[in-house]
Amino acid sequence: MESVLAEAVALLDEAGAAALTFRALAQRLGGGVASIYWYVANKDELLDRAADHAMGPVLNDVDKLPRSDDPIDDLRSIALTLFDAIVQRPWLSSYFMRNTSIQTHTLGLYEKLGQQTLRLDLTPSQRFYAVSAIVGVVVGSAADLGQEPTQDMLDGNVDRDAYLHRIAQDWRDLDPREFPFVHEIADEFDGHDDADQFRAALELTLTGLRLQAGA
Amino acid sequence: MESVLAEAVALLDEAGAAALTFRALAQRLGGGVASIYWYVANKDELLDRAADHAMGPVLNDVDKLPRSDDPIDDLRSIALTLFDAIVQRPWLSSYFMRNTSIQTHTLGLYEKLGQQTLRLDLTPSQRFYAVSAIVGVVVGSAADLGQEPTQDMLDGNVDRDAYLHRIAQDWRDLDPREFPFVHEIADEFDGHDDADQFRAALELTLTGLRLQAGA
DNA sequence: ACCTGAACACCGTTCAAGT
DNA sequence: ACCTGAACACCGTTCAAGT
Repeated sequence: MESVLAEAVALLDEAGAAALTFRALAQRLGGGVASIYWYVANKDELLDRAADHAMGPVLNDVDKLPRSDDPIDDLRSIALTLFDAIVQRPWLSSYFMRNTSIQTHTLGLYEKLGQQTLRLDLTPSQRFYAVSAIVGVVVGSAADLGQEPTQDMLDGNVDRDAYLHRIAQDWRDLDPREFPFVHEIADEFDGHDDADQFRAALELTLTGLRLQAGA
Repeated sequence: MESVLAEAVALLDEAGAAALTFRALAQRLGGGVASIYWYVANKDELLDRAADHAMGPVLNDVDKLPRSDDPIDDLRSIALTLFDAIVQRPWLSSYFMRNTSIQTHTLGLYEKLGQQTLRLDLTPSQRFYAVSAIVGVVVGSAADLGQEPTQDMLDGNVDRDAYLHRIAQDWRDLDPREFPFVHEIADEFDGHDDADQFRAALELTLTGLRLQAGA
């Protein structure tokens, strides 16, 4: 079981989500395709478990994070750690932190986030929404990362800067009276840093939360 | 082309993302499988275009939204309209508002959101991040919706309440000293409304934005 | 309890050929 | 410009049979 998940993660790291097939995995394990079905009911569960396997070290990193006396600061640190995990493993984006019945590390991460909200003056309902919101920011940014041409970039066909530049140029070519906003932010989009974008979104949510908690 | 997308959307509406195959689509169009490749380069593009096709009416709905004198209120209205679109078409979640080169309606929706930020006292960079953050909240919530057992629910195997209840019960069975947060919010999770969860997350972001704009 | 080979019922994509 | 049939190279999943 352990080695099945380890090889699955290795395969995903090396060549992305499309590379994880039962046949490729079986070959790496030196066995038959059907063997994998003894450990896992179907491909969805395989991906859920592989994603959670990759989250083990992340939960560890979060545990080692220094705890400050501002719970909002701690929420920020945890969220940034989660974001880093996705940057390093883009294939996580689709199976990231869903299905807490199977993903035990994910449940642990919810708990870590939630414990910070316990230090804030909020109702249980507000705490539930707060953690959902923060995870939502991470997942939303992950989806944004996944939308960039990661595969083409791995293949060396396109580099990210050229890709962003091409889109920004399309935007600049639009009628500025019909698209005043897109026009205004074309320069911002061109060469933007995903991490900055994530941090900005996270900051808005954390500010809202701080205000709600009166902290 | 128009009818290809219309039938693709119909197929997606009737039976979900897994049902959209080139063979099923060709059969509905009364033609051969390969014909579709004249309109579309591959399946990814088909899904991108189908999603954008479904976004046409949404852009229209947004256009008809009454404009208030508070841009934050208008951002909220637009975001809620986007959320509604995903609730009605869960298959949108994976291809929702990505790839503005192909999805022209998506670009229009970015523009609508962005125009509201033009009414706020923000830098271009802040405006870019603000719209990303709002779209992120919608996409993050969409991912959350998609994680629930939609297919099983369509098949009538599981109903949502029973599903949530089962998870909440798992949470209540955990050691409350190791999982104080998960324990605290089990009741909130049980039977929670996705729309409430979305609105709460959106509100945190909008509050943060209002503060940033000094409005 | 764990693994296998071989088959089944699908996929997306291509291509030479048609009108 | 638009469409086709037929093939290619894959998939996930099942199952009877093995140890």
